[in-house]
Amino acid sequence: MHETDQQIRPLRSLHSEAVEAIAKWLMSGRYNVDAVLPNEAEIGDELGISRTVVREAIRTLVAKGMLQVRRKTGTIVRPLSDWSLFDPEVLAWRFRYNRDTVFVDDMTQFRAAIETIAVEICASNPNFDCSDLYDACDGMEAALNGDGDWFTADLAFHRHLLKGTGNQFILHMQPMLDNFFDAMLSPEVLLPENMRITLPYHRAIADAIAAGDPVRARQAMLQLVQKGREDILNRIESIGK
Amino acid sequence: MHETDQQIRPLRSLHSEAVEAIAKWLMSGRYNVDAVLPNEAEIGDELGISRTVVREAIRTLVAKGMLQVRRKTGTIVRPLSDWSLFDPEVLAWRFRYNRDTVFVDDMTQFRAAIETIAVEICASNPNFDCSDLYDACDGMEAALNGDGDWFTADLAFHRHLLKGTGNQFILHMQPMLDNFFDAMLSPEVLLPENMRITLPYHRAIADAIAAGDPVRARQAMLQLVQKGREDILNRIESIGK
DNA sequence: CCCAATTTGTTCGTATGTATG
DNA sequence: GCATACATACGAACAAATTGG
Repeated sequence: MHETDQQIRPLRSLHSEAVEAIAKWLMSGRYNVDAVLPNEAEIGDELGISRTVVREAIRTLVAKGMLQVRRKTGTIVRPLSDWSLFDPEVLAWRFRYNRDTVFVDDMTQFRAAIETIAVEICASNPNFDCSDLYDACDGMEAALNGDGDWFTADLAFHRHLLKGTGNQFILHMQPMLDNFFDAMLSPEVLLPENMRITLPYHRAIADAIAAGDPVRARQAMLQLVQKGREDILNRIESIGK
Repeated sequence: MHETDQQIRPLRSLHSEAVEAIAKWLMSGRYNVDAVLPNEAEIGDELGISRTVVREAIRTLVAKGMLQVRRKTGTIVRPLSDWSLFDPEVLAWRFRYNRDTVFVDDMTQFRAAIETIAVEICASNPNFDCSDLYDACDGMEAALNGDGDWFTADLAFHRHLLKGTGNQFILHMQPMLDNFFDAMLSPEVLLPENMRITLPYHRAIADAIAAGDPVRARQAMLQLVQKGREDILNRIESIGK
């Protein structure tokens, strides 16, 4: 039986609740790599769900590379390197429950690399439409003047870059970009002075792409990325961790 | 009931067989994007398995972003953009059942980008150990002289580069690299003359990294990548597809 | 080598919930 | 509001594989 304290409506299925609960166990370190989870019946008892639901939840996490099941042995926690690191759920869980320094550093470096590549590809593509890019820049400028949201316009700019590559693997980085922006562009980093500095960088990127100059586009993106990295470092330093 | 013609032993579980079967449906185009699969009972009948196994298989594919389940409506096929494109199984399925041109092109471009980034990072890391790289080069040279396997040494070289970055997201590209090498470095491409040309490129990369010169390392990798791209194009042209 | 215990694998029957028309 | 067609969820039972004595 399922007992919820306030069951106005079952907002989410037992399945997703179970997946979330077990995922949280892994994030929180209750079970580390190579650790063996309780057997299916025991997990069911703890979560107050049937064995069927437990099994399906485990299948979900196995599919994401987080768990492995062996007969007789039970369910084992896989190392982080086997997880589906670009999976939207995995990303969200890590941001929410286990946002360590290495995770943030690696992602900062990686997304910088991807975006650098993206502008090169966009600039090399004669069919690329820059108008969305300039629209986003205008949106940022408007936000500086108190009209509209900077975050939205900034994110739109970077999304257009990924889309512009037309490469399915680069496009696949979108959830990562979204999570990154959402988590990293907090008010402490998004100071008006920072915005005023990065806006021309954004425009320089758009101009270089419009001119079909991959080298200049790449250099402009490197500047933007460098600035963003500094801001994050300053922020971490000022906050203390 | 499960009926196998030659069941010496149950090589694989019903679960993985069901996952594979349904995945193949999607790869082969039997069900396209937004198509609705038969209901659980019907799938079970067709595959000769119980509804429980069907449900667990579907959970696995939902976790990989390939399917979506809605009450009353049933099971729907998700667009390719939602699939876990770096998942080892998804990669293997696509290579095996649905290796279209766009897939290969996008991957060629993407892996080139990743490896270019990787050498830059390795060259910028003073602690990076180049000996593995040179060992791999020696292995390639030995293979040219009939001693050992070129493929193994070549793959080892590129694996070391990914590892050398120490970045979890770049390291996560390893399954993609493995599949790519396995599928693309077929005997038609791996002509001795091609090997003789690329060996010095590999050495140039190793030298640049050893010298701690990211710019030179990047340029050397671009040369190697360019050469590899030409070989694949020539091969496709000569084969006709 | 076999036996026994443990755990997942698999099936079936039944009941509930929920969106659609 | 009602019937329908699905997925959702439960519980009991047995099969199969692996481990350790």
